[in-house]
Amino acid sequence: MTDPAGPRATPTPPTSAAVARRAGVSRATVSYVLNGQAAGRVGERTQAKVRAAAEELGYVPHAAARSLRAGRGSIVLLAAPADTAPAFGSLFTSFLAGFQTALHGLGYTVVLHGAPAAAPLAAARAWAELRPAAVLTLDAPPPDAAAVALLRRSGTAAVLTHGPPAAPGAHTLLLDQHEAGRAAGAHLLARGRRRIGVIRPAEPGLARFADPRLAGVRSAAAAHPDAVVRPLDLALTEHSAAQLAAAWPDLGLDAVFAYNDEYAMLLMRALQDAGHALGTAPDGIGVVGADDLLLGRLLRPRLTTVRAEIIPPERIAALVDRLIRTPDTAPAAHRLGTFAVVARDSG
Amino acid sequence: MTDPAGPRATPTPPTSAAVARRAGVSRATVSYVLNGQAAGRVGERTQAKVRAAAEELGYVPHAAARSLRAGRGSIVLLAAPADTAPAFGSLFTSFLAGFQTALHGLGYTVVLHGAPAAAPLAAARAWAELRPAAVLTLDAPPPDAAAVALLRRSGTAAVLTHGPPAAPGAHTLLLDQHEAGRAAGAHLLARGRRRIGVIRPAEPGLARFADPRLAGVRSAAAAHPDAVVRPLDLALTEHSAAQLAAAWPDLGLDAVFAYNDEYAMLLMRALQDAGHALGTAPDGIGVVGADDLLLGRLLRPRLTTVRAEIIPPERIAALVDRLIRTPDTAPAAHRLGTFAVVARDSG
DNA sequence: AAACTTCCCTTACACGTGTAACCTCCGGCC
DNA sequence: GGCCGGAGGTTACACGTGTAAGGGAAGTTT
Repeated sequence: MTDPAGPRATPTPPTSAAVARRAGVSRATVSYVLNGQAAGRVGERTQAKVRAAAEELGYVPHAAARSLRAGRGSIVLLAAPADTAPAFGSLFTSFLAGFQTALHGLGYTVVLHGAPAAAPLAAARAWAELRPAAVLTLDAPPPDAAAVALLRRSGTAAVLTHGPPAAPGAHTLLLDQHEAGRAAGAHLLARGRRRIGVIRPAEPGLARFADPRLAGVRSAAAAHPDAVVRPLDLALTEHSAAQLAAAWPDLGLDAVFAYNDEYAMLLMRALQDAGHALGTAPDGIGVVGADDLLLGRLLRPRLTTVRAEIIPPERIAALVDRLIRTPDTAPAAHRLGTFAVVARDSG
Repeated sequence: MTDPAGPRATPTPPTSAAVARRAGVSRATVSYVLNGQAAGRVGERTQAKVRAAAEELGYVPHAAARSLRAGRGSIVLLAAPADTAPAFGSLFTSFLAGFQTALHGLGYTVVLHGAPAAAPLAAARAWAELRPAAVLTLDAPPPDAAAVALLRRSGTAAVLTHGPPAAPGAHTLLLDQHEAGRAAGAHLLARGRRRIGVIRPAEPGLARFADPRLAGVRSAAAAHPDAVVRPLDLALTEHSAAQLAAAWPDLGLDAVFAYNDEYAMLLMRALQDAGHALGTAPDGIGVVGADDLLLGRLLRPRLTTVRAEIIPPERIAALVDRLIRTPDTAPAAHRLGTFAVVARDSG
């Protein structure tokens, strides 16, 4: 095939064969040169010719063909269904950005796969098509044993789930929500509060975080025989908050752990509007949030909050990389971080 | 290390050849059956045997091999550098989730590629390796003409950038920030404000949104000869806000467009702490935010805000799909949405 | 009975890449 | 002169898949 004189766009992307033709060498030589394996095999002049030809043609290797040949894929699949991402909130966004960048630095490609929650096995099959080196799922429900087995059999080196260990064969990334509740509860109890409400968000998908937090508050309260812990339902709307505030006097509570700072802010506003005092004021209701958002510092009283000290995304990326390189590592739980109370004025 | 009870990685994942052997047929037959092309070619009994064998082996097709053979890839690459995602905030997260789900429904795979901002051409090369059907970049600076040409030549059917049209050959997704500023400015002017400050966030990456918004306020002010528009620098910290509030009396302003609701809340708190009145109070400073977050409704005075009415992610996904199917569509700008003022009490 | 059709399945090639193994000069050494 | 060895390449195969083309046997038409 001789090309006409005009510099028209090539209909098919340039391949390494095209580069080879143009440089007047074999395709193998092109491969060696462009992958840095040319030392002692290919002369300087030839290398220069190859590089020039590749540059002129705008050659870019074909990742699929490459990883097909190599046998090992280099993609890390992050499975987070559409309704999970908002639940994680801004923490998720910043984590995602850092994690993605770190993995990219290690040579991996991050693929988002927010399938609408399907049967675990069907989801696993869809993931396995990409032959990912690792699958990291923030999904609920987590993949079951059959799903993990399918992934492992199809070559996935590491399967990581989030939350309490679920499927055998899968590693676990653990951010112990129980501890968040325990820390908040202990803090309120230490300040003399004894009748504690715990917000359970109405939003779907948050229950698996909220329930262990509630249990954590209960376990903190176990040390105080006169302590009472009571779950409270709340949706992230003004209406829902107003309802809860209106019912407040009947609840007989003196403090509340508000799940996170946004719910806390919503609730504080509603309680204030209903005429209740907050924080250290006389008869003030104690409020503890979570996540340590900037807005919490702007509220009055300033919001006491439980902050997650998450290990940096680079370290999680390094962990994933390690698990990929040693595929037979026995499954274990890895702590993602710890919780600490940031004491301010609201509780 | 004890051997885990869970399944171990099989040395070689099952291929269609393995299925063929097990079913006692040729590999081609397997392919036809599993891809639904078996009507009239393969007998019912044979089909059943093939499906059973595939099921027993846990066979999953190899996406890379498939798309290599098919020639056309099915991935949509979303290029958003790490420092961009937080700038978009929660809007980005929810958009991302919806967009990803919609594209998945159309048969595409979304790959996140948050490369650290490199030279446009180098970034384009990295993207091209994946042979994406489409590249959608939220990056700054956007890919230049050479980068777009490289992508097109390597088979990318559609390149979409975000912001004002930049590179020839690329389609444009436009959310006219100028209009946001114009809407906010017009609103404040209609309420009698004449000396308007406009927050310019100190956070990197936001300038390309903030600058057109400032220009938009200016263009709204052009209709009022006595109007003054003044840019104000502000970082998202309490300290920065306190500084600005302290300097406020010297600025001689009666209103401020605060870039978004978070900056607005920060600034309102600082101004209140410095003893300034807000909103409709006597000598109250007018404040307009943007994004219409829940928190704005909880502030006192309630925050007036500029809301982006973004078209649903499904429609953007459909657009991308259409552009992929008709690769020679002339580049055009597509509006992502419009802005409207939600008038409350702060301005 | 020969030719044609239909059904069902197989053989053979292509996609783009990496790399082990081989091949060819060419100069040096016994 | 024959053997060795290294520098500088090339040939050949493998990865897993989709599909066009072929092919044989049984039934149907001429």
